[in-house]
Amino acid sequence: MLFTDTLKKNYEFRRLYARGKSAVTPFLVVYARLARRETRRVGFTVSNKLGKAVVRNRVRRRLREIYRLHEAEFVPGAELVVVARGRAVGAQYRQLERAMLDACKRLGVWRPGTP
RNA sequence: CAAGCAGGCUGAACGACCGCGGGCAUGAGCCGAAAGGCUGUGCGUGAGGAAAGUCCGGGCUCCGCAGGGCAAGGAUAACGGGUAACGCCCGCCAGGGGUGACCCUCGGACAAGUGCAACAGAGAGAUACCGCCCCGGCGCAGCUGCGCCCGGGGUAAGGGUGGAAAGGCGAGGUAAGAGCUCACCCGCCGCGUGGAGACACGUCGGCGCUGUAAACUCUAUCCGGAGCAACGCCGUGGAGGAACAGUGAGGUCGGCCCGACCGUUCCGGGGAGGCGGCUUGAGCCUGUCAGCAAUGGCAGGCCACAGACAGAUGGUCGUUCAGGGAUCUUUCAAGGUCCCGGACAGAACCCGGCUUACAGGCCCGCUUGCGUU
RNA sequence: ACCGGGAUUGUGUAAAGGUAGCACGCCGGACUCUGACUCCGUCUGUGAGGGUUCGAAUCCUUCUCCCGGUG
Repeated sequence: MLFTDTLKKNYEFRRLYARGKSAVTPFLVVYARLARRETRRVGFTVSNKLGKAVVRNRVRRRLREIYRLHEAEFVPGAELVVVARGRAVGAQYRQLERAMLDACKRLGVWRPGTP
């Protein structure tokens, strides 16, 4: 993913939970903040309460694919953490996409149509 | 043809666009003194039969340990073989089930000792409640019989209880009975024959012993502990130690002055982090030999058979192939159209098993029944 | 990765292999003009499958779910 790093360390996640703003939908929660840097950073969390390994992997792959297809429309310097909720397991791809973009728009990190 | 039994294999295919991890190459670009790194490009590659549960057994690494024995704790349990090893696998024995193919069984010892066996029942490792029989006493009738809220003794045949009542059944025997005796049968011990063995068969002899060890226990065999977050290497800062230097120089902040702050180098342990461990192995394929088989020997070939570390196979679709439903044509078979729609499930150090989950499809062998020749 | 604990009626909990109780609650009845309190009575259960045993909540085994610990 061009101009994007993944969040890896646990303290990076905890910093967003503590300092970032959040937006909630029935399918997922997005935490976000803006950093003074050119690259965007993103992390995905799928708890083991959501299901078995196959189910969790599928949810995470779809969330990552949604981000990848809309990557250029995100604000540079954004840091995101996307946390899947229980309803995301049986959701359609289009439902997840709409939920994630809507949450990011409310947080001001997504500007549609301005790559 | 129908019903069934057992074993093995497989785990939808092809394509379009956009993406991901690892490897190799690179006379491409950028960074770097270099080693190399990042990006790009090209080639090839990338989940399973259970990858799962983590229930056993190993490899590997570190810790402990002279060698041996005993105790504690844990595990296993007919017999023979296979294996690196196993609690696994194969064969076989015994018992049980099925017409049969075949299937099931935590299958040592209660005849070493201890414990437990509720309720019911007279009595649960022995017992005398009813009953039966004998003797005595009393009463009635009369030379023997009948009766008793009577006493003493014998008995385990009959009654009923129980999961289980002390071998079974028949005959003899007896006052009534009893393996008390005998024939047949059953079980255990011993002996003989066969077998590698568990065992099987025979019976001359002895004995008749309840069940329970997934109760304590006994017998035989095995087991040091921990786990790749093991372990090894590198290791900014901070803290510690040593050596050296000492009021001027140097460094940081700052456009500059003023001003403010700061000793330098080395050492060992090592938190964060990084790298290795990491994928070639009790390996896979083919043939052949030994064996009923599990499996093993030999010969040839192969490296295609993942190596991530917030963790790579996805997203959006199309066509076909299975499958299901509705409807139409039709006597049925079969065909057309539309819709739905793809089992269980995702490697995390690696192997051998076990257990559990699973839509379907295919192959081989066998049994029983029916029909035809 | 390694390792514990647990599951009993709607809830909380007992039960040495031998009839599964107790408290609260629910429901019904009594008391009351009605309700509350009180009293009486009833219903409801061993997480699932298999095994050992004459007999299993208890013993053995395979699963399911929940809670927790260490690094």
